[in-house]
Amino acid sequence: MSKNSNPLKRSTLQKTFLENLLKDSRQPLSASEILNISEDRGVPVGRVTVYRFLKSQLNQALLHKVQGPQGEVLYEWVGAGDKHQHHFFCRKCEGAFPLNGCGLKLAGFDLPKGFEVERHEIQLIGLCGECQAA
Amino acid sequence: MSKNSNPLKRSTLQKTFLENLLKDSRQPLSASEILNISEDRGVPVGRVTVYRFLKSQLNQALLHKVQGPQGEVLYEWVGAGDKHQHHFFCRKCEGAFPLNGCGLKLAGFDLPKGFEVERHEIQLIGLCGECQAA
DNA sequence: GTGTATGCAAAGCTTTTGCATAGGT
DNA sequence: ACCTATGCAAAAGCTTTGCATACAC
Repeated sequence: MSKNSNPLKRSTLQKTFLENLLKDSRQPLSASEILNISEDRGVPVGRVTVYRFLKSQLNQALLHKVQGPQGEVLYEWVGAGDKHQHHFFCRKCEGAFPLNGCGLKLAGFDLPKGFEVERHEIQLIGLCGECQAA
Repeated sequence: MSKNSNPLKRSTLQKTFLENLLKDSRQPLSASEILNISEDRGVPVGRVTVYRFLKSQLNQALLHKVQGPQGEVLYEWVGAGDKHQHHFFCRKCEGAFPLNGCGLKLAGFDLPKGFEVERHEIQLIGLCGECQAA
């Protein structure tokens, strides 16, 4: 399928940095944000390397693509564990806030016969505390 | 903000067609799909017009951007009514299936104080009945 | 007739690919 | 030394913008 879907075989500064960056971020990040942060921290990571890393991790399902409130593509670390995480997006300040818990009740859907749900995504959109108060 | 966020002032073949197309589709569509369908039906709609129409409707909140299972940007008509609709995406045949009902229970989230949810998106991903059986 | 909506061409982004080189093992 | 991972440059999408024309009113 893709040339870069294979597992990573060598440990490099770039991969280690990118993996930690995504793991430690409590927010999903866009490719450009990742690039900017890398530059800010003085880590030499090229645009291409970021995209290759993201694709490779996506193919191993260690990463999720999620959609921001304006439709931007964001990447979110999910790791090996099965715990999933959802986010609240503020439409005013455009912040993404991680949420604890999950409000999905599959029974609420009228799911056609034979359909099997493997995973799900939920995005809540509205106003965060600060923007609400302002 | 944008030059084309203003309401549509004149009724044209293109806008009427696009609006009906989206209203009648039970699936969210991508910009390219819209273009292809228009061409198939012999309706003269340019690429630019499609994008301008989508943007205009998005700004009036008559349309939603939603994310397909591979991260594609899809557009879904929501109309003036408040009824919302979620979808099941089959990861094998890549079909999008509209779902009845909504399994969201806000109480399941540990929502920070002062946060107000205005809308939400849910995507279920898995195998549809046919792909499951195959 | 007036002025909005359209379409083309071109620009702007984001993401991918080809190829040579650096660097991990 | 071998061969993967990186980075540049360029290509390939997708989406937006500038400008002249068509067409709804």
